[in-house]
Amino acid sequence: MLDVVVKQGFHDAPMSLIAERSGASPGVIYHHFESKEEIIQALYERFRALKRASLLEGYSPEMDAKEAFILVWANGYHFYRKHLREMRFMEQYQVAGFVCRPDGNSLRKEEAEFERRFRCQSKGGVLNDLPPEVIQELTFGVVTRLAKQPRKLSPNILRNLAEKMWEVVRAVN
Amino acid sequence: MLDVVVKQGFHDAPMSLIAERSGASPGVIYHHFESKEEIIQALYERFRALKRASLLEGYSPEMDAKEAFILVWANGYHFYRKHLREMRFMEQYQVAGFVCRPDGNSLRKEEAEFERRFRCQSKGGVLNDLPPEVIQELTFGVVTRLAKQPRKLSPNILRNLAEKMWEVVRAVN
Amino acid sequence: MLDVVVKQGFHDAPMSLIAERSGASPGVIYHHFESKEEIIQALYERFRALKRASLLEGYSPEMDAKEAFILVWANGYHFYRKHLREMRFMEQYQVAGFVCRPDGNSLRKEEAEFERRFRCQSKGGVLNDLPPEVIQELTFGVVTRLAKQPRKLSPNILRNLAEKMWEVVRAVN
Amino acid sequence: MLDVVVKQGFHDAPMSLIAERSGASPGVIYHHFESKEEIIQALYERFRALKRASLLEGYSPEMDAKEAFILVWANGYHFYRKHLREMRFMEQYQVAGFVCRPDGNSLRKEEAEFERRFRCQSKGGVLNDLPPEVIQELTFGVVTRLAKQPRKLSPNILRNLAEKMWEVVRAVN
DNA sequence: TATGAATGAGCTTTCATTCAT
DNA sequence: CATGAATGAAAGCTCATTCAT
Repeated sequence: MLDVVVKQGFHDAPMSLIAERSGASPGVIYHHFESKEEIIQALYERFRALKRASLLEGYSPEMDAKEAFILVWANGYHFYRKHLREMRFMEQYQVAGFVCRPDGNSLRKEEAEFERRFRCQSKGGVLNDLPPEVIQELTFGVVTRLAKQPRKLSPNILRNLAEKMWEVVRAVN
Repeated sequence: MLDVVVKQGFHDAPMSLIAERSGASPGVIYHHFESKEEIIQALYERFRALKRASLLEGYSPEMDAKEAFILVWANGYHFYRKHLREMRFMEQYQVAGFVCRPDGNSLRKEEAEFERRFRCQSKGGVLNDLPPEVIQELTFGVVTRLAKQPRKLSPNILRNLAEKMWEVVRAVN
Repeated sequence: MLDVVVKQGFHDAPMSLIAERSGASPGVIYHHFESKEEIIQALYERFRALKRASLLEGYSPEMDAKEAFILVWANGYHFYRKHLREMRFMEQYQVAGFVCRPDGNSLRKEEAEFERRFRCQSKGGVLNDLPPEVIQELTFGVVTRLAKQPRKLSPNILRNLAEKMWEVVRAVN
Repeated sequence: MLDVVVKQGFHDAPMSLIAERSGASPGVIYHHFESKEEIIQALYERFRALKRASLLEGYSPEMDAKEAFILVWANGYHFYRKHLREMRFMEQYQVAGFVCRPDGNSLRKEEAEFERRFRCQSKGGVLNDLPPEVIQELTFGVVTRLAKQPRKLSPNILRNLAEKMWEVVRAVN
């Protein structure tokens, strides 16, 4: 039922169409969700969870910080390219002024460790002291936007960019 | 009539409300525009023109490339922060899958010169050979997103970032 | 299952709620009743039977006509006040234009006797010759409406009223 | 637009039907009323006003109390019989648990005078000290119910009944 | 028999657009 | 040109009823 909403356009996704494509009747849908908005919320949260699970694939705390950064960068890029439709949906969700309620699920151990490590220097992390939202933009923000472009970037360019951005955000010794 | 659509949410912006806030009657609006979509298009194009006019403010071909880059970067940042509502609108426009028809208006001389100068090296410009959409993302893309953040960045940080991104995109001799 | 429909509002009494409150599943309900309307009918008839049984409590053919009238009047008042929810339901039933099918159950002996006695004079009864529906209104109708009022009437007033109404409907020798 | 809702059954009066019968489109109706409930409210209030205006027709303070009572009684009877459909509607309205908001319109002089006169004795009126809701029931209540009966009552019977009920509610010198 | 998810026609309401004035 | 009431297709949602388990 997730992919269903994704296939359509969110606005201009009448419930009747959603129902039809999902092979369900309008009635059942309201048996499972309170309202159209709830479907959207559920969809959003499900995808957010999937994303979180994917970004750290292959990461281990033993890795060198730079290599870890590049790995997650590449993970992000490939994840987004594999889920373009879902991304489109996420964007609409955020842009349309939905209140993204905070991610309730507690972080898994590994994630928590990663978070702690990739903080700014003054909080004991490996990044420099740019405001966190700027860091966020320069890393995930950039990767996200690049992934949306029609042309797929070669591994070379991708790694190259990752290294450059690493230089921008890493702590200066 | 521009600001009108901007104030609302685009979807969830019924024509009746648009009419009311613009002080016009639904009738007149349809004298000037064929449809709701046309209003949106007009709005979009008007803002795009405004943006283009603003970005190059203070630029002259005599400037050093790096300083020119930093100037335009800062111009962008401040322009976007001054027009947050309009930005919100632009985002919705793009995200909602509108076909942004190419900017018909011919470039002014100054703009054309700028375009020519800030190309990749292999086409005679001052930038390196990353794919153009990547360059675009690393410059205007990043600035746009930073401008959206609630916290205003200090001139220091802004210049600092500009310099770093300049290193990322400039031609390596 | 009776009280269930009564508790709700009849309209705005979705079957799903009825099922839930009655502790049954929608499925079983349709094992016992053909349709929602049938439940309502059943409910109506059950209450009508209960009412008939209650009105004549304490009555015996030996009683003086006036005393009998007063007894039944008081019986009615107290019965209705004890079953306000059900009354609300009955009202809705009648007002909503349901066809109250005639009471199939044959009258018990006692009831038949009462009916025969409390007829208009010209048919051998103790009442005057006002049209029967008028008599009905002036007796049960009035009592019913009085019982619906929030304030409970004192036995004194009640008896007083009964006596007055008796004067209105009794045969004038 | 009033009669329209009246013609249907209130529940089981889909807006689509209301619209069709009123010769309007569903759209316009919502141009004039906020919701279906508001239509019902408006209808209710309009009819209530009409009723109030009719009951006192022909009444003047100079009349003898008894004759006034009989006049109003007959007025009520005839008014109700002329507006059976509307009555059906009013009944449904009250029975369905709508909150009848108090009649905002200030009373006309004549009405106020009537109200003052037809009070219980202890408040300076011409009626006895039965609880007001009981009086109400014995007068308007009874008349209303009688008017609903299929058979029309002759002026004779009507006047006769009025006189009898007058005896029931009038102050005992 | 009992369950409760599934059905789908139909409800109230919205809103882009039109058109008589 | 301007108005704003009118239109009506379509949206989101409900609920009496069915049916696989």
